[in-house]
Amino acid sequence: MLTKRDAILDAATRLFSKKPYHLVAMDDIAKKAKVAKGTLYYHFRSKEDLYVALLQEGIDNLLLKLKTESSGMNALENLQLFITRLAEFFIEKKDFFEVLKREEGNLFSKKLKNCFEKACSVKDLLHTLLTRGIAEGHLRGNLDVQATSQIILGMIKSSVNGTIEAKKLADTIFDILLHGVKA
Amino acid sequence: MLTKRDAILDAATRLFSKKPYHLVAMDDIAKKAKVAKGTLYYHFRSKEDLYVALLQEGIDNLLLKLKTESSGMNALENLQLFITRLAEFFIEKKDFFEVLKREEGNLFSKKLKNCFEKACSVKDLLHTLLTRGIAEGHLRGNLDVQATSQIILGMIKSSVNGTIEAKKLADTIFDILLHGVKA
DNA sequence: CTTTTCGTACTGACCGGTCAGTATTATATC
DNA sequence: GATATAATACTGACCGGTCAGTACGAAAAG
Repeated sequence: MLTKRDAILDAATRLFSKKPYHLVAMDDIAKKAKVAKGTLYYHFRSKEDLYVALLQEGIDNLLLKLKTESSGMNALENLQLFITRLAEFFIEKKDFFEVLKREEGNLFSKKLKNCFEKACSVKDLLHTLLTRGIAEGHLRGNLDVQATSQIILGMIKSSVNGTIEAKKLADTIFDILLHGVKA
Repeated sequence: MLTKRDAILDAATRLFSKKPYHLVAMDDIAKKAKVAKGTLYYHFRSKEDLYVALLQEGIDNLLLKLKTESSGMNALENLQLFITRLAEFFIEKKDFFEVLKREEGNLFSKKLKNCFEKACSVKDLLHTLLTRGIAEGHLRGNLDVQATSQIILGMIKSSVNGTIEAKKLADTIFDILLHGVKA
């Protein structure tokens, strides 16, 4: 059985994935989590704190998943693994990803900004991966690593928008990255 | 000189580009537009109406820009033009794009959803473009057009996130699309 | 005189946050 | 093992601030 705290975060995630921050009332969260409103404030100092905790823990989970061993692979294989894992994560935790994606453009508070610096390390991971790929000679030397990592993340993020399954998207992304679109 | 109505929409755009919907008060908009609060309600039925009008007109502008003549070009050149124009639009109307991007994940009302179906025609344009490219033999026949157009839009959207200039991003995007990342 | 704009005051729903009290579980005392 | 004490977890009615929207008279604008 879930602890109350986890039940709260879970309910909140589902609600925040459907509506933006200010349209989700603490009463709604309490109701969905089958918990009294006061309990929310027992576990979290404020609505914002709850929200940040939710993002924080989700991001931590993601980083954990992305960092697990990938030894004995060249940069290309690593890149494919990275993309696939990200896609997997987004299927598994679709609601969380929805929240993450929505939040990214907002960041209207200090606490949230701090929290998101961590998320940027996803980008850093990719950055490192690409740099290594160039050094190893598997990737073109004239790639702008900064721009490219940003673009690849953009490609992956697009996966949640549409109606296409994430697996197919991961494959297509990798395919385009490898061969381009030209005939 | 701007009409009052335009001044209002302009002020609102700038405010909504910095903060999400519910953190922008009608009083703020009135103040920034140097207009009495009542004037807002003279031109727009409600806050939501104002917001929708703002998005509506912005999207109309964008579509107008994307649709202008591109005759005598093959699909690849057209694709490049498409990407460049989108990037240009986002530099020119950065504030509006910020609002657009933030809104995309939200859509918490009927009116907004209607408004956004129009925005989807940006995707349709790209879809058509790719299909034609394949027919003409400039693009690989085994591309999943649906997935690919979604991915390309994702690439372009990534341009606003980061610190990189949009022009460089547009170039990098087109480059990756043409040649892939492999050495 | 009709339309548009202004300024200011006002209303009321809604929602984040509080708090006094209750339930539950753990720990000590006889 | 029964009883008292403490610590923690939880409850929900209530309060106070905020803000969309209204009211209205005056006054520019055309």
